[in-house]
Amino acid sequence: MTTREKLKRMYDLLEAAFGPQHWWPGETAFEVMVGAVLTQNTNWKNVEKAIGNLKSRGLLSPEKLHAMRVGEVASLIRPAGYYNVKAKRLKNLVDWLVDEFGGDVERMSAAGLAELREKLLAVRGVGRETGDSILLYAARKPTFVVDTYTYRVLLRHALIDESAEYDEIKEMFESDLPAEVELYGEFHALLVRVGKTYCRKIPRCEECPLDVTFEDGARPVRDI
DNA sequence: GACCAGGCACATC
DNA sequence: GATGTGCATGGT
Repeated sequence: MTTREKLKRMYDLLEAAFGPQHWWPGETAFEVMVGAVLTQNTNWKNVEKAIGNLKSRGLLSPEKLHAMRVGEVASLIRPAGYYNVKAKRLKNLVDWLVDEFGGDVERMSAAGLAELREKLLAVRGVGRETGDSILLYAARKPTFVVDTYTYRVLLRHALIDESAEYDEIKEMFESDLPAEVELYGEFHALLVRVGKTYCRKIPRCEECPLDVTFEDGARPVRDI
């Protein structure tokens, strides 16, 4: 089986097992951007609480956040953890959005993928995963998102080795799949879903819908 | 009480 | 370029 065939098979099995994931959770593209920063190394449930704090006070907008002090933001996003760091990162992102695009996510999304990615990654606090999440799920650009779950699932199925890096993994998906926003978004969401549930400990891994996918694929030899 | 969760920047070598 | 460290809450 080629890598391309394995990825296709993986997608088909995940889709059959779990169905549409309706990602990214969030009512607006701006909320997606905020969530992308707040979920860094953090459980999504905690992020929901933090976003809820902003939303219930009517502060979940570029204009409102732009006008707030970092300290105020920090106190509201506490449940998301790393709140001092994330308050700065969120402000950096919002200030950038206001400066570059007048706080208009639609205008931001009109920019070209390569150019926009470069600009996003220049914002302090926006790394590759956060940037790609914003590009894919907020700006609707066909760019693949790699996260710890992606890494784990691929490692489990011997599509990468332990030393594989972000860009290498991203490139693997993008060179083997058609550049479609819906496909990329759904695939990534499904990888998170399966990774969360089955991919951590060997006993669960063996119940995974992907476990029998590849005749030449590695069975797990240890916990990740 | 330990471990984990949809990273990132920065220091140091 | 590779490796180590700080950041923090809330659920299991």
